[in-house]
Amino acid sequence: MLRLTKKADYGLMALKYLAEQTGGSAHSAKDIAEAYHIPPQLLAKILQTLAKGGLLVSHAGTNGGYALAKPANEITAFEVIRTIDGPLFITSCITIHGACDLTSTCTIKEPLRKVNDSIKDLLSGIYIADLVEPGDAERSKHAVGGGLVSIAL
Amino acid sequence: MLRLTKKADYGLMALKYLAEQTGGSAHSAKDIAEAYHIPPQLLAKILQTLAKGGLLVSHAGTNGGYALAKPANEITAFEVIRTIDGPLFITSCITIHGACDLTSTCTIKEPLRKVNDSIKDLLSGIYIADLVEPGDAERSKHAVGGGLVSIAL
DNA sequence: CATTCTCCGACTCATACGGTCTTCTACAGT
DNA sequence: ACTGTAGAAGACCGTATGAGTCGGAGAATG
Ligand code: SF4
Ligand code: SF4
Repeated sequence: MLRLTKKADYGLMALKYLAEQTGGSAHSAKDIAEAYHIPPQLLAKILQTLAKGGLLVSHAGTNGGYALAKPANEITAFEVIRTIDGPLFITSCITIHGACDLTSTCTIKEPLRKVNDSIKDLLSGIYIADLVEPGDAERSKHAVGGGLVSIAL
Repeated sequence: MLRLTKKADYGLMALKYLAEQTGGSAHSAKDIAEAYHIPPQLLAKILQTLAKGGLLVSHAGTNGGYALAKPANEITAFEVIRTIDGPLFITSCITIHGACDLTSTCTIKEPLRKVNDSIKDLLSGIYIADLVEPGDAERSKHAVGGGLVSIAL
C-alpha cells in the first residue's frame, strides 16, 4: 500500500546528489548512476522527466549534464514525486473525478480527501536541502505549520 | 503516486457500513455490495481478508454475514489498510530489507523512513468511528499527539 | 436429510511499473 | 568544419500485482 514508485525514489537520490555537489557545474546522468549503482538508462529517463518538469536544467554535449534549476531549499519532495509519478493520489476519485463510478454513493470520499491533503502537506514540507544534511531542526522552519500537520476529519 | 488500492478503499466503505448498522446482527457481503454498487464477489474477498486479519467476524449459513470484531472506535484506518494491502510501504527497503539492492549506497533511506512513519501515524489516528459521523472535533482525542503529526527529519 | 444461503480458496485477466535498446540531436574542443 | 561526447526521445519487453471471476466447502434452517 501507498508504495511510491522506484522512479521517484531514484529521482530524489539524484536530486540530493546534485544538491551536494555545490560545484555548480553540470553532472552527467552516468556519473550519478554510477555513484549509486542504479541503471544508467533508467536514471537518464527520470532526469529527462525532471528536466521537462522544470526541476532540472540540462546541458548537452561534452562536459554536459544536469544541474538544479532552483536552490535545493526551494524544491520540495512533493514536486519531485508529482513530476515523476504524475498527479495521481491515494484514491481514484481525487484527481480524475470520473475515475470511480461510485462517487455518488461513496461515503468515505471526503474523509479520504482530507487524508490526502495531509499527506500532500507532509511531503510539501520536505525539501531537498533537508536530505543532504542529516542534521536535525532549524531547517524545519520551511515546514507547513511549523513542521506539524494537523489531521482533522 | 501513493495510490492506495481500491480494495482497501472498498474495505473502508464496508467497515463504515457495518459501523453504521448498530443492529448488531450480521450483514452479508451481498447486502453491502448492493448498497454501494461494488462487485459483490470482490467485496466478499476483501471481507474474507479482513476476517482473517481479525478485524471482522464471519458467520456462515442462512442469515449469516459479517460483523465488526471490535468497537468502531477501536479500529484504525491503518489496521484496515495494512490487513488488506499487506505491510508494504512507500519504499521497497522498509519492510523487506533485501528488496532494494541499494541499501548500502542509498542516502535517502532514513529520511524516507521518517516520512513513512509520519504517514503511518497519520493513518493510525483515524478510526472507523470517525468516518460514520461527519461531525468535527471531539473524537480526535484518540488521535496521536492530539491530532497532530510531527514531521522532523 | 435436503435445500438454500454464505463463506472460502484458487484462478484468470489487465494494467503499468521497472528496465532496456535504438536512434536522433546538440554542444565542446580541435 | 569535423568528430566525439552526452542528452533527448521514442519504442519495446518482461514481470509484478492489482482488479475482478469462478466453482466448491460448510453451516443453518426446516
Ligand atoms: S470508492 Fe469513494 S473514495 Fe474510493 S475512489 Fe470511489 S469515490 Fe473515491
Ligand atoms: S534503499 Fe534507498 S533506493 Fe532502495 S528502496 Fe530504500 S530508499 Fe529507495
